[in-house]
Amino acid sequence: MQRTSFGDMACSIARTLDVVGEPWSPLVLRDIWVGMTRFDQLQADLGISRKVLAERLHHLVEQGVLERHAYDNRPRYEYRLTEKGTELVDLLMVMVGWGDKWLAGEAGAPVLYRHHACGEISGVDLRCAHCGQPMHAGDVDVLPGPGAAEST
Amino acid sequence: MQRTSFGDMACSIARTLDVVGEPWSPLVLRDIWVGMTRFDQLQADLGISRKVLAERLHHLVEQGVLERHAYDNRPRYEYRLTEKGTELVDLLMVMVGWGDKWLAGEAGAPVLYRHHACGEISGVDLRCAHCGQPMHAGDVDVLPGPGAAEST
DNA sequence: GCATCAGGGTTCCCTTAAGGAACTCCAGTG
DNA sequence: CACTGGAGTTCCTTAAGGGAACCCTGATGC
Repeated sequence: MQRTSFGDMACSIARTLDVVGEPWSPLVLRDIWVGMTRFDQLQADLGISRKVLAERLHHLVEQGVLERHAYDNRPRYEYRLTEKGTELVDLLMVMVGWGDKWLAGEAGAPVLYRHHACGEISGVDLRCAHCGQPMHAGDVDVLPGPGAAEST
Repeated sequence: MQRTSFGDMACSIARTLDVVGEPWSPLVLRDIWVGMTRFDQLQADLGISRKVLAERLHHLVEQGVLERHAYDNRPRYEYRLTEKGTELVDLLMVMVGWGDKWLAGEAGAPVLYRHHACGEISGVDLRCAHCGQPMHAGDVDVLPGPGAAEST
């Protein structure tokens, strides 16, 4: 299928997709986040092909999103989120928010999140890191940054 | 390649991936968001195959994320974000934040965002929709919700 | 001391999706 | 009346996902 690599584009979205944009990768992260850290667990829970799972785990480890740890004298390993990977979970939480709102239908959200700070069932909201006001699609101007294109 | 459909899983991440998880889809949304709304523009900017672009646009329109509008008497069309699609841009902004932090390297962010409310160059930050405090991977408990699995 | 087991992967073949170039269709315009 | 430009289709090739079977390794059972 000779898929185009997005990593070379001068775009943080494309680069992020290069790390976790492949099919299954976000779901693998989700499972590891909620404590399903082992190969067979992941395979059984997701129903992913073992071949593809092995590829994804390799790639995610290579990208520094996961770490592979032995947990036994036998050759047994579990996968853990690195700091880089943990911050990717933000992305998952936003996906959950959107999916809950637009795709969950009658049945409602499959999963709920209780926020430690306030103890309430809640979801994420995007705020400006500078002023704390809401920050969504229409609230920003897009400007070229220091790492902007010039690609030939 | 008979890809597994994620849409049936009781997981908002999987369902969201079913809508915008295919290769190129987030980049198509990004381009449309910043004003590249026409087929040939998208094709030229992304370097995507026309065939795949046509497929993606169709799918995104079908999912209610984009709308196809005639902009001429001739058969000319442009694509626009619906409300559903506009809210997906939140996801893109979070991807940008992560990519800027972890993947941009020396050169720095390719693109900057100026927040209308405060006029500053800034990025998004995830907050609890209820109490307004930061809400990240470690700040929540995950609980089964009303639409939880029971799949068979 | 040999067979079994379980976790964690490979290997193999098949099918299908992505790439890419060429082709089509359609309404103006020169 | 040919040409142009936008917006797709068609067709072929190649590589990636699915899936089942196989392998390796260090316990554990008998």
